[in-house]
Amino acid sequence: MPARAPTATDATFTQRVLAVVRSIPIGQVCTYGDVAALAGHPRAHRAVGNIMRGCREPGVPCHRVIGAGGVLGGYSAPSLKRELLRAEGLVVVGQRVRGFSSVRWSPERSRSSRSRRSTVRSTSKK
DNA sequence: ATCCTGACGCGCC
DNA sequence: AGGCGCGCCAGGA
Repeated sequence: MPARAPTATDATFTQRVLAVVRSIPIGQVCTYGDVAALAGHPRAHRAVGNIMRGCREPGVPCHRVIGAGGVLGGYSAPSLKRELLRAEGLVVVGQRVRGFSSVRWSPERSRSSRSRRSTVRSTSKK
């Protein structure tokens, strides 16, 4: 065991990041910065992006990880990402997610499990 | 061990 | 409304 560390599990940063992404429930999204913070490095958002880049394995909804502000950000296929998110009940307009703040996943939110009533106002408002 | 890259974030022009 | 640059971190060559 690794007696090092600041972290309980000595899993490497990548490992933790992947775990966090896997923890993102359907219908919700998370920003790279958030994932990094959840992984223990709020400033490693860049590294997170790099990790996602090589994350092509199932079980890791990398499409649920978007940029800050609700921007899809980069992706092998932006259109694909948009479809995937929409399929999860999210509303994506152009390159942005509608009600991003409402779908933004938080560890505490999952604690309550209550999605706090989606403040989603007519999403179809164009 | 060093250098470079890169699916980011945010401020500024 | 866009586009540009700097700062950040971890992983790979």
